[in-house]
Amino acid sequence: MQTNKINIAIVDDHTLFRQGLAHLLTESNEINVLFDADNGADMIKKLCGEVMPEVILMDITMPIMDGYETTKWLKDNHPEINVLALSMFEEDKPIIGMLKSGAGGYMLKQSKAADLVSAIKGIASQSFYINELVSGKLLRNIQNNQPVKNAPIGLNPNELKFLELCCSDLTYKQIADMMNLSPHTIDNYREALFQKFEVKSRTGLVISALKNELIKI
Amino acid sequence: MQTNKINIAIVDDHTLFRQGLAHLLTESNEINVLFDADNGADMIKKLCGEVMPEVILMDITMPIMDGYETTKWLKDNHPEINVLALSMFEEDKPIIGMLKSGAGGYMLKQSKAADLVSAIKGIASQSFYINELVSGKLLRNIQNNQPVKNAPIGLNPNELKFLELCCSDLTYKQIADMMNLSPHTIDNYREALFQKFEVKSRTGLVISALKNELIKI
DNA sequence: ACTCTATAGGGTAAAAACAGCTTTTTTTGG
DNA sequence: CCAAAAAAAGCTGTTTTTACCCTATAGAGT
Repeated sequence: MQTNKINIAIVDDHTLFRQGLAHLLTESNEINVLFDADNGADMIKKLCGEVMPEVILMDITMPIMDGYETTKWLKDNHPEINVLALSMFEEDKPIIGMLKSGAGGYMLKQSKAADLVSAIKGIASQSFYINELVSGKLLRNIQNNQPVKNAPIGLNPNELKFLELCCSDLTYKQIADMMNLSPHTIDNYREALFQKFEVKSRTGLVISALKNELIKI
Repeated sequence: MQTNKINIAIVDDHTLFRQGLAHLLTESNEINVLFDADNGADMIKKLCGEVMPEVILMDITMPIMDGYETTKWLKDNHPEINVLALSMFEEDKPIIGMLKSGAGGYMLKQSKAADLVSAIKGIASQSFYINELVSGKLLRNIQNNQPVKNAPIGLNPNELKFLELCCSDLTYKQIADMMNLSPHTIDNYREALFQKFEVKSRTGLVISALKNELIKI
């Protein structure tokens, strides 16, 4: 059968994963991978071709331009393109965050290839794909009606810098020196992030930030 | 050209990555993927076929049976099979550790597909594949002659359990309660792990353990 | 009997966590 | 343009947890 294939693109910073996925999906005969990109900025460069992808598979944590930002850019500049988020983790915040940024679905990288193909077909035809993972989060979000609790986490550049430096053996004093700020200011950042992530220790913060795909080690 | 293809197997717990890689390598026409497995135990089950892989691509951190253990098992039971370690991180300890366990090479998951194919061909013909990553570590290991410093890290079950519980918001007191041990014993574990990982803080320990692929979040 | 290891202990100094408040800078709306 | 408001940065504390000493005992194996 030779129906029209679905044109997609893949944005992920792990080359082997990205290219492997491209070949895997091409094999299905229903999907055509137009291009792949290393991060959001790379994707924008490659999006100038005459034929546009219908669906873009989007990693979240990436260097230079991450999944949240890239998805927002797509909604602003190419609202007809559907974004399917791909993540390693099933935390509330990145799921809600990617949906709010404009993604039409959210899949785990642990998924089976057949399920990913279904999701791509679903999102291409209906602009969204709601699996149990997403519907569960959405439902609980509505039931609990706790918009603050599951709000996606927004960090300013300094907080993000601090968070990255937290993933180390450095003391807060050393981090303060590196950021040319007073240890007291660093303590304010720490306090703010503890509240946003609902944690009580630096270790909890680091683990939570990793699971929420805000930083990478 | 229709020479004999190299038979390989892929052991990795991320389904999409594993299957994507399988298709990517099959495409090269020089490699035939016999099977793929979710972890070491799964691999052993699937290794009973009549035709054996010449090379096995091996992830390190996996549930049930990890890459170190699986590689050792292969060296004991099927020494003719070559293992190529695949990792996200280029830390000393997992590289030295996998080589000591019997791997013939070590590649980053960030590598390009062409380089991976070269490595597989190299390891199939010569039983090892030494790239700059590995040779650099080996050279420095010899030059510094610090066997202790770069020794692969071995943990007993209690230390590993403690390490996993460390990746959380729990205090050491709470961890002690959960493991039914005195806080002082927990402090001994902490001290031992700090030395093994050469760190000075719990956060440093957690990051180091993740980079050394001893735990997974 | 001796060594080795896992467990447990006491004590201390540093770092982290938490609270409440002031000053400076930036934003922004009249 | 100026002043109010908001945000960011900085300070003074206290309490809890962590990090790092050094010591002791019970059991396993030699």
